[in-house]
Amino acid sequence: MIRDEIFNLIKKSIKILQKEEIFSKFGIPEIKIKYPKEKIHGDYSTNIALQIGKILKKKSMEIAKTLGSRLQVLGSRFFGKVEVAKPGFINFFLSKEYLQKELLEILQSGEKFGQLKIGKNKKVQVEFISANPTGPLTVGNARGGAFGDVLANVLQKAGFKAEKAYYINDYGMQILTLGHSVLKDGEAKYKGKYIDYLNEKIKEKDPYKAGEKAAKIIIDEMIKKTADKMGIKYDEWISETGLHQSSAVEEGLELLKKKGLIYEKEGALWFKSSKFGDERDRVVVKKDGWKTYLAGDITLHRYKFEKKKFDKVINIWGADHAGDVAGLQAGVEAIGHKGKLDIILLQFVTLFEKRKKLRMSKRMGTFVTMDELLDKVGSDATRFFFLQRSANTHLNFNLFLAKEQSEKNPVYYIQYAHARICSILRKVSSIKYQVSSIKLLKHPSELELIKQLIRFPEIIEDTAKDYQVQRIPQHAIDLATSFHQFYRDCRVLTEDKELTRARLGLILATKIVIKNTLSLMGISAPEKM
RNA sequence: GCCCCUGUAGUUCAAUGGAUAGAGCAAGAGUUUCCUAAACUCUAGAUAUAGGUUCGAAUCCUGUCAGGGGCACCA
Repeated sequence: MIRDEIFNLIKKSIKILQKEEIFSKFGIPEIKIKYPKEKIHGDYSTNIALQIGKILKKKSMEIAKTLGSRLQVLGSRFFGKVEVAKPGFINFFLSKEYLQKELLEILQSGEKFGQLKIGKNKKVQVEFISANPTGPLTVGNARGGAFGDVLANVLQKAGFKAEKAYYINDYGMQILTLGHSVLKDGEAKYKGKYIDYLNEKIKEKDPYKAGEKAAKIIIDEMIKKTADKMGIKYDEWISETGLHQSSAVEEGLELLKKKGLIYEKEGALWFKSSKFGDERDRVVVKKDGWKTYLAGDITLHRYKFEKKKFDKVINIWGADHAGDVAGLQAGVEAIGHKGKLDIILLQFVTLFEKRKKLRMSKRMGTFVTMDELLDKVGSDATRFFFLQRSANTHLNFNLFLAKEQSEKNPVYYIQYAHARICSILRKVSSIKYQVSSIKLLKHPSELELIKQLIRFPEIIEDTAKDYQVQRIPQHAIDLATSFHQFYRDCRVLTEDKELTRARLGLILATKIVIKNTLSLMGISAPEKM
């Protein structure tokens, strides 16, 4: 990746300049390399001279000039030019020879382009959706589904062994409540058609057992099917009841007891989570003998880290569980796996109907199902819609406008670029791109397109590090834009055979990357539209 | 009351402390004898508010206002 090359060049240049005593000794600050917003500021840019200026208390502009000219020399095989700008930025402009060379790399790598090794084959699990099995998945769950699925895909691409998991909370009070609802007795709370269906189907009289049966049906006949409809393939479905039936939860509690982290108060057993930064201690066994959700969750994570040997676990939770983060993190630390768990909170999807805000609630029956959304706008548009938003966005969703908006979803813009390429390729089955012709690519639109292509691995790397998945659709749009502009400016099929061969190479590489990025997002890449 | 998240264009959202704050949709104007016009080009339009830190703040800190979510021996 060119960004790594620039990084190393900067480091090397500073060290040389220090050795030559042109710069005095100092610890090198963090080297940040970014994509400038304006093209006149180059393809990559760094503010390192501004930082050094601060440390040395010298003029940043002077440092930038000294460093810049050294980088120009050392990086001549990458850069057309290196410029220094205003307060002390150093701007890098990639040479067309370098871009042409990189294009050939993409063509050689094919589908493997963008496959990184930064994960070093470490095992990671992403757990997402994990909605209670008390009803169908909702629109809010679709957000978690898109986010988690794509994050796991990205980690895979970055070189982790990434797995996807759904934790089924089929134990505890909500199962009892579900049972009562199914039996339609005095303590019923959930309502809806699916409850009517379960009521007819389940003959069990004991409310808890009825609830367990109902949960199983909900998972098998509703949740799994909906996830499937969205193209999510889980590696593992873990049952909370399963954990309780084995002795795993008991063993987990025993372990905490041995460490002196469990005490009794008012008939219940408490875990001293406050010892690990939690604001209060948490109950793990209630006075009625039932274990709490946290007891099961700590056990679950022991299973993930010790039995399944995950080096890292990432949980995608709804913002309503923000208050539980500290408790679980304390538990994970207590069992000796500090730092291996990341929890990402997704802010809520607020449902609007016309102008009115609706609180989504299974109990109130005021929710829109994920199925309904998928049937109405399709998986591709649904995924893209949610992926574009960062985890912290409180997003507003208007089902009333969903259909209309989905027809204008940018996902089609990207798919259209792919279809256009396929359309050209269908016409030229006999002609192939040629390595020697690639040097003919020098039109600004051609070079701009290559620049977008080579960013792809960098986008993967950044996203695998900070989990900001909205970067993927963002880049896909930028890439499609560059392609559509190229399409306007440069005809692929012309009388000039050499140029045709060169441009075929370019669109083939573009096809590879677009298909790659769409597949990362779990979105189809149609050949015709 | 305490804790978490948010406030950016008419609207839905972007923007690792950087340079002239970007897109889509909506609004207005244009582009096709030529590989798919689901495209391209142009116009208009925004950092809630008051301070502070910094060479530089949408971004960091404090206050105010507004919104979402928590504060269980529910999960």
